[in-house]
Amino acid sequence: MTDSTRQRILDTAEQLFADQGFHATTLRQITREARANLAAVNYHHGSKDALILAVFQRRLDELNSERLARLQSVLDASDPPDLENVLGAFIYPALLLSTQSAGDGGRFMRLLMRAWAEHATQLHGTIARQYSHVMRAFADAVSRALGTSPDNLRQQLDFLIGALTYTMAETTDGQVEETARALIRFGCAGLRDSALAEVPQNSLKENIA
Amino acid sequence: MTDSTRQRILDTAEQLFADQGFHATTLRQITREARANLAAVNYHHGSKDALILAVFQRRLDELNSERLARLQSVLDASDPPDLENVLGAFIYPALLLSTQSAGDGGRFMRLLMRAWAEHATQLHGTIARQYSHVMRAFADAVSRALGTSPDNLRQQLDFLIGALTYTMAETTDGQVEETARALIRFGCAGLRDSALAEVPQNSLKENIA
DNA sequence: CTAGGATTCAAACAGTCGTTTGAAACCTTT
DNA sequence: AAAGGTTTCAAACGACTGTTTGAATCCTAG
Repeated sequence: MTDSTRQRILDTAEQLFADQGFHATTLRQITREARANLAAVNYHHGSKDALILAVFQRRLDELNSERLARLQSVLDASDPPDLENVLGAFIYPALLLSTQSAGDGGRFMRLLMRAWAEHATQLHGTIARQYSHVMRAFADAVSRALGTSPDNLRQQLDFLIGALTYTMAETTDGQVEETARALIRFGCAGLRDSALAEVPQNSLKENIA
Repeated sequence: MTDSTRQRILDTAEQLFADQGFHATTLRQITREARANLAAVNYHHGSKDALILAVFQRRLDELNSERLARLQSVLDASDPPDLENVLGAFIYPALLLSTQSAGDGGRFMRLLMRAWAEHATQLHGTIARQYSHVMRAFADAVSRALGTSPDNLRQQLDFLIGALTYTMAETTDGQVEETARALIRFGCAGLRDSALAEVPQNSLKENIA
């Protein structure tokens, strides 16, 4: 492994970004804590912005592929897929990602919130592109579980994402398991009830045109 | 009005903070756009950090008092308060706050997310202190609407806050009204269903001890 | 009208930032 | 062992940051 410093930089950068924010975190701070030279970041990653992107790429790839794998096995289990399991496939990987990185629980979730809040053009675009995939797959799965059209579903899924991100950001200990169960229950009820609110006047809008 | 510049600084600072973040926004940028001298920020607000706090204080006071006022009238309307109305009292002021500041819709919500993500000790503490008030009042109201204990309710309310903040942050146009209605419906269903999940083994934990 | 506090202003302060550079050190391959 | 590419290192670069200062200006109260 030639790039042990490359990895070390990535790890400590993720930690510091989550704890202090992107702008507040210094390259000098990162390299000092990673026992690397100041120039190492520019040498291995090109620039600070590229480093930020790299930190996200690594975790989002991991998170989303895990989500899609779980979703697939849920879809294989039963043809009208079980709604609780679909939401579990979405929520659990996020929770596991938060806990497996040792120490602070909601670190990566805080990082996600940060990235989303920073609204940096490049970063936001990258994340959205990585997510559109997954979101469409889950929207389809949820709509089939509910027996409704996937059209007005993205909004409810956004509710779920917001709730997930927000609560995970400050879930510290082993209480994450319980939080996930509560969130799944909460989200399933919301989705099922919202599905009943369809049909009224939407028929002339999308079902025909 | 002696402090027209003080107000102008507050306004443009809020806008720039929301669009670019706290660290990324320069005092020179703020003062230039507010047609004020660079030293005006330090003169009127003391420091950049104090300015950030002032920006939040102003909006949070507005938001929370509006929420509590609406909650009171909901509580006056019927003794077991209506759950939909309770949630509406929580959600609508946030949405109105987002739209009334001209132009960009979710500006202040983005600001809130930012502040929350920045996790700055002082800022986070101030916001939490401002909210604990309101959260307790709404937790009580919701628990009475549901007929359950307010103990394990904070978690579900956090779900709601997360969903509200996340979706409002990118709700741009007049679609906020519809979003609010969908969110209320979503949240009510989640809360009602979660209320059914209580009672099992909690009796020996809090009800007696 | 004028004294005196409040406000604005241009200029400079010390400090930190991300990035670049060119030489040293390391490691593999011939 | 020598060559050549990869990685580390100390040092410096220019640019930008928040804050301070002291004089100029404004505004109001006596």
